[in-house]
Amino acid sequence: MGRGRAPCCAKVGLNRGSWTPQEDMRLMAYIQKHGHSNWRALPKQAGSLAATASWALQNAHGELQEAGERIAAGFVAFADRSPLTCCLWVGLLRCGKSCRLRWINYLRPDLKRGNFTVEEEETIIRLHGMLGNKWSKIAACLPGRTDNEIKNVWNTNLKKKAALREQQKAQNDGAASGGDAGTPVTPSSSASSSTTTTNNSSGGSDSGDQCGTSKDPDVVTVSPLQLEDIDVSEMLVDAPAAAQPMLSASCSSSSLTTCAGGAEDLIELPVIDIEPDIWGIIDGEIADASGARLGDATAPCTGAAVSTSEAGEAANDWWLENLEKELGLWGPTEDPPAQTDLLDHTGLGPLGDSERDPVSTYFQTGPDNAAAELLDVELELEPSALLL
DNA sequence: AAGCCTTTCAACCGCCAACGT
DNA sequence: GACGTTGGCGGTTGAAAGGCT
Repeated sequence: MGRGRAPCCAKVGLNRGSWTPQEDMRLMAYIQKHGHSNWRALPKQAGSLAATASWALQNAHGELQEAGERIAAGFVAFADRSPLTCCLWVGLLRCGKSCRLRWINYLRPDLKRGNFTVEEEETIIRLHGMLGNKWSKIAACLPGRTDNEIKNVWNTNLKKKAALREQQKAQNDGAASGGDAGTPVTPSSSASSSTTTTNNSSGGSDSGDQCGTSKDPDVVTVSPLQLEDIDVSEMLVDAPAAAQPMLSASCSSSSLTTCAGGAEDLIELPVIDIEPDIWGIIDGEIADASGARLGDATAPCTGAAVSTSEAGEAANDWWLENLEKELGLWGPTEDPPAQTDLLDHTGLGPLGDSERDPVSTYFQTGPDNAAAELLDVELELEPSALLL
């Protein structure tokens, strides 16, 4: 079976590394508007977005033009190479894989934030004993937690905790059986014995072995210590129905696209009203850097420049409007009072710095609260808006 | 205060299987 | 059936944060 590999982002000149709040905002806005059901469909919108890049090339100067050139180059790559896995959204030069990961691991509104509870940790330890490094399956049992998060917490905390537990178990067993259960277990020496006897629970070097054993879903060595009331065989069946008992609360990252009946899977998102100013803010670096030059540029809609600052604002507005149209987000902002209310609702006041930007607000408030507070304004989802 | 070490975790890499043509 | 594309997954990495000396 062919397994073509998606080209590396770097090969197409896409962004890598940490996501900026601006990028988060764009991704959230996009998904809010269009959903995340089909990552592969996103590149198909390149044709529409290309218009903006074209405009940027023709009308912008300086850094803005550079951004346009980068975007345009991306579209050229698209045109020449067939649909890749790239999501070349305006100003969001990330590959689809990166977007998906960011969304699943960080931006999803149903994610829990904060430390793991004791119950969650116990669940992870128990499930890891049964399933090994099947992080996505473990995550399916912990609503609001991602496989990546669980993997991290296991490697940093729980692995040690589980190892310690194994030691204690071994000690207890040794004492109960008259002390002949292997070598006398001391806290310092038990680590090796525990890792060798329980290949699927918590050994420091278990990841490789785990991976090897878990390759075969039919072979699951369950540690007696952790054999409890969960039916592992059900969890090892990929059929969503089998996992339903464990997944009743919500979809995990791994099941995000397969659960809840499919139906395009437009999960409930906090409706965040994207006002033009926000785009201005998130484009701050570009606007700041090129605003003056934009004033000199004759943006199509602005006509004659009045003053440098005013013309710069007008040109920037035009640019932002164009951007939003391309993203399907644009609509005449006829209700600024509602948006003001929105901000007042959250007690944030005017947006202006990173602590008050929508992304920060989103997480400070918490997904659920944010959803409740931000749901005042309905944003229509119009698939037809994809093609402008 | 400065430098070093450790911990944490977001992001990337590469493989695999499912899917589409 | 062959092949390319895509999404998902687990392992790994490296930057940032925090702690220690």
